Amino acid sequence: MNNDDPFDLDDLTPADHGTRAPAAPMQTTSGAPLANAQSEPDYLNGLNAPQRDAVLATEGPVLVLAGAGTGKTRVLTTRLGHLLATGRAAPWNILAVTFTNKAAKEMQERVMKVIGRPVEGMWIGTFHSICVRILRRHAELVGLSSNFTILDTDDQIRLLKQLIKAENIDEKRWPPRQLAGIIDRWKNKAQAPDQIPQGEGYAFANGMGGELYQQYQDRLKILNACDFGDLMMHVIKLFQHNPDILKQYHAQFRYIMVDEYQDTNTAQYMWLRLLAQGNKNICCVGDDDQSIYGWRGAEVGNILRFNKDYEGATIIRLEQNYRSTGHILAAASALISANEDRLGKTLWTDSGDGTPVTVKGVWDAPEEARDICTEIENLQSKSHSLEEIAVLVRAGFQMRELEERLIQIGLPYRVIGGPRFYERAEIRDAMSYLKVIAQPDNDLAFERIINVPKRGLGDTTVQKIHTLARAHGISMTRAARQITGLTTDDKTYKLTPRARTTLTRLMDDFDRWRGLSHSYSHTELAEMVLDESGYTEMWQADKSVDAPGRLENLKELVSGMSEFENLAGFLDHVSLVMENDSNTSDEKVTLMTMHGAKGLEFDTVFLPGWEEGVFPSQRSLDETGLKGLEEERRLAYVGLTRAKKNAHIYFAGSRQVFGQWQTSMPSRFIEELPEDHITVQSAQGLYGNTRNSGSSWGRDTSYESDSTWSGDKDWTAPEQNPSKYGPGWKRRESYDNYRPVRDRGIGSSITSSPLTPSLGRKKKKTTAAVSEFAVGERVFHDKFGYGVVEDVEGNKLLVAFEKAGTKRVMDQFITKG
DNA sequence: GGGAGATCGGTTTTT
DNA sequence: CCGATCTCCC
Repeated sequence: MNNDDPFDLDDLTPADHGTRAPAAPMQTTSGAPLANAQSEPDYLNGLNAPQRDAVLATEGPVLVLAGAGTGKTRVLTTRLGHLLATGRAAPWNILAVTFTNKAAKEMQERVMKVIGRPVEGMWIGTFHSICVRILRRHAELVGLSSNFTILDTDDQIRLLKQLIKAENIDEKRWPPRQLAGIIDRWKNKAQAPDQIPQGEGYAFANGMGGELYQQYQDRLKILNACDFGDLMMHVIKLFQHNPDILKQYHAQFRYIMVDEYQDTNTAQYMWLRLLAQGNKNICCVGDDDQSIYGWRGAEVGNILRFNKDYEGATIIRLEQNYRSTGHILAAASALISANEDRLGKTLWTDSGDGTPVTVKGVWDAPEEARDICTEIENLQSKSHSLEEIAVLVRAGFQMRELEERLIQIGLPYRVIGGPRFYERAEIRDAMSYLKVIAQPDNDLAFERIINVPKRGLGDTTVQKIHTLARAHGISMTRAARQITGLTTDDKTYKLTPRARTTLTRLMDDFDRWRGLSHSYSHTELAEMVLDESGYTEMWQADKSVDAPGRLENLKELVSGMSEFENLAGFLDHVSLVMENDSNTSDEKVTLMTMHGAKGLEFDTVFLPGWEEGVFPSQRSLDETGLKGLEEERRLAYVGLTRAKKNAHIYFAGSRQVFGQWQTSMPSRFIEELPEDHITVQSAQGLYGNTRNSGSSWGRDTSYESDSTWSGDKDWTAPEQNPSKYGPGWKRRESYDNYRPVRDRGIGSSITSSPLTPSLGRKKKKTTAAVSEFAVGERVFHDKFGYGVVEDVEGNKLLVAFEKAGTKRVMDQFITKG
């Protein structure tokens, strides 16, 4: 921690603030003897001693250090159930905070299971959703009105862009995106514009950073809007300035529980401190070894410091792991022990050693992908469920190679991550229409759709409306209404007759829709609006490949709305819940980042790309040095501990980065794995095999120097792996009807065609007889016109179009020409 | 206002 | 090398 005391909670922070006394000894409660088994409630059955302690330690501050796979969620939910079942708390006396909506939902559901009946009234939610709930009640006290809107990142950036432009600052040199990042960082630390340090971000646009931040906040106030950071900050401010209100919440929230405490940022920490001052019944659950979000403001320090912040805290360690086998656990434990900044836990299991972690060196990324896929096919042939297999990468760019191979051999897979439902352009457009109806002064929403679909209201018109709005201090919708009625000849405001008619009609439409919103349900209204505004039509007319998918998404949006009582409720939900429940449950391999995998588990996990620069990521090292390295190592730990039975680590000798071949060294994390728990399989002639005669592989520190790795002479050509096109190939025919789906949640209707495999290696211009298209064949594409097939790769074709040039296209959009 | 070439940048992600 | 975004020109 660089900041010794960033948490000036002013006079509301009583005794515990400034307690810099030596840390209270970390006490690990031992399994306290309990009342006889008969009188014991069912929900305690099957808990191990520390788990039980954590459930029963209801009073005072408690930190539950829950290692990976130690039953954290079970403890959390059982504890909640226990509080309710024993009458210690009514549902509304409980505040349970999570980071994601998914976690909140799961918690809610599992508490019901614990106590066997539905529970209503608990305050279970994300930090942000709980803030919204509180803020809606007291909005006036922080200068908002209770129907404030919540901006997402896009809105935020558009607003900042306007401000930067208005200041005549070069957008190129000082991108709005960067400023958004800086402001977020300030907000993560709960620093208002008048509290920001002079250094770092302040320097944005030569010292304009602070000024722009202030302007941004001013604009938000006028817009009656908050960004995500504000939600936390406003509540903190509310509590700090209104002790009476804080007291009400103290009285209400008799028990506070926090999930993933290691991920809290400074603002969230302060927020919790304020709320926990009341009765000190705060129970934080987390794992310092799984803190992987430092880059977005999380402070591992919060969890490391818990017993200093909350005097007399009980610390309970959950160390019995129920997920992974012994070898995997030992490997992960050894790895993480290389970190300095940790409280320290020793995970153990009684489920046997299992199979050692494998570490495999391959020549390059394509081989890595081939090998992984071959292994997956082998597993599949032994009836290992694909649902229980995951490939976890450090960064998105590693996915392409894997995806290509998966498509090529027809293994069904799903990518987790990618653009989410509510972030898609069409959804945001549709939402903007609804927002303008429900929140007439929502300028950002209005600006987004004023000319979508194109209706001839371009920049000039918008600019005029803008100017009028500014001049009169009114919102843009109001200004738009006014401007159409102006009879002036003033060039600043005078619209072309055409624009005037169109704008009048648009404003009339909005008035009409607003009127109808009383007599129609919000779903009906949405349908009507999308239809009558010409928005649906716009996509129907669009010939591009993803237009049908977008229309599909719009339908999905409308049907999703029906779950909500009214439009306002729905809009709130969407601002906070940028998630989507994908319900495709076909057997698929999961492909995602290690970050995305936190909290999940799979029988078999593949971990490609363990190379210096990739993992640990060079950038992380450059930017945050040792701290960054330790976070990367925690990420490695997270990755490994996702595996229940098998973990396979890979590194490649060279890899294409931005189109350039680069040689790479195995990750230092590989060296840190204990020999006794790993099996090394390195290709003949590849590093390690030749150097260390296979014995002390991974112990040789010499490959920390470049020369060893890149300068190697006896690299023979990679052995042609006969199984490369093996099992998948044999199975080919039965897969002909299979459609691989790149599954990115609701409405990702980007479904590729029946598989058209290519024979032989990539780039080789041979085509299997089974392929629908052959190299050299003349084809037609709806958008690009006529062309000639140059290469076939699975269902992707490389086509040289006569007009459009050479492009990669999915064969489903191609017809024989 | 829209399409086409140039230009730039390129971890990780939730709310 | 690929894609997203921007600029320029019609």
